[in-house]
Amino acid sequence: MATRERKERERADRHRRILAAARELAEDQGWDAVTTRRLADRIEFSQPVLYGHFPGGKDEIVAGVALEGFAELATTLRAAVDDAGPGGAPGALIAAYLDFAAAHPAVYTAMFESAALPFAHDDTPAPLTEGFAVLRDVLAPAPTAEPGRYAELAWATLHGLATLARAGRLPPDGAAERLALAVTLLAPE
Amino acid sequence: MATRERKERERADRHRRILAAARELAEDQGWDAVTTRRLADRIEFSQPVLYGHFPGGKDEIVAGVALEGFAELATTLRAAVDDAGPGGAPGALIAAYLDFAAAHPAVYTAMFESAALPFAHDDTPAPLTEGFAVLRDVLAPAPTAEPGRYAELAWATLHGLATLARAGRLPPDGAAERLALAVTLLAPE
DNA sequence: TCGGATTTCTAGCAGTGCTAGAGTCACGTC
DNA sequence: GACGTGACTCTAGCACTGCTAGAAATCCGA
Repeated sequence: MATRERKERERADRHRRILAAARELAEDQGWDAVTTRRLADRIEFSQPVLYGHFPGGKDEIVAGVALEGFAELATTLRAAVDDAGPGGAPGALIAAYLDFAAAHPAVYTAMFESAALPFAHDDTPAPLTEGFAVLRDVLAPAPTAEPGRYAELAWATLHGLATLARAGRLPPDGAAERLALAVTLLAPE
Repeated sequence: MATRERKERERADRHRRILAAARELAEDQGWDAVTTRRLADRIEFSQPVLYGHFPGGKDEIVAGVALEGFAELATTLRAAVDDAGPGGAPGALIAAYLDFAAAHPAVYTAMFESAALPFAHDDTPAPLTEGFAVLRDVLAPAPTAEPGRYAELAWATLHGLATLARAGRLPPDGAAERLALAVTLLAPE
């Protein structure tokens, strides 16, 4: 009776621990260091157990980390906007986005490079669209054009900044200046 | 005497063929399909020969493809700007950049994700800075701020658009609209 | 034609993702 | 309480990866 519940609890717990181990290992030593053997070691089970939780194998585990990342990003952005005054929302949003990417580079990588998540489709999971919704609400100005298109462009700018910065493609000392410039460009006046 | 020259020619040719094989295979079946064994097969030599040309192994081969890509991108951008009228240069530049990324996704990936090339440093190879120079010359408006910072931001926008589009993160039917919007945003009036 | 140097190949290492089949354990039933 | 059943986990192994040591072959100049 209660055994079934306990087992389900244990199973859910293990599921979380796999994702947490993958994320931790990736942030610590990069995604190359995330191997099924190491993950199995960390959760103290053998390799095949991973496939009971993620039939899609390693790719599905990375996608799981990415999905968590999207949810986290959405709440982070929402919180930043809510905390800022009405005028400061765009700036707070932009800063929060770039901060998130800089603080969790491995998760951000999983979100946009490794994972094959359904995007811009009807069956896109909710967490994947929420972050974008915040962007559209805060950054899209009324007169310009379709707010969706404008938000896509703003998102691309932020994503490009995050990606280039992480890859060491932009001089680090110009970060603050770029942030200010991004605000004036994406949220004028 | 002439033997030495012939050998050097053969060696240079093989060098090119390795890079060409890697690029072709990557564009055809993705970078995952680019293995040292398959490359050796294509050039009709054994694996260790690859390491005679690229001591750094696979990473150095990918970096080689990326370097070629940067040179190609720079000349493509320069040509697009030269062909356009003075007023149309920004639009032509932006379109050419996005076209390049869309036409050679694997090369573009190597340029910005796989390869560990020295960037934003003093010893950055010339091809890596040329493309950026074109961007700065054409897009940076005089009054705004430091032209370098502005060009970085513009580059980030283009890179973000290219990356998100390739990953299927942006609805494909909005591409033209996004292009127009990017032009008005990055090169106003 | 031969000695020596260079080039190239064969064979193998440690590590990867993933899986078949064996083994173990707890459960519900007699 | 003993037993068959089912779910679960592990061991062992596959085919593949990047890479390299040492053997083999090749070519050059004398």
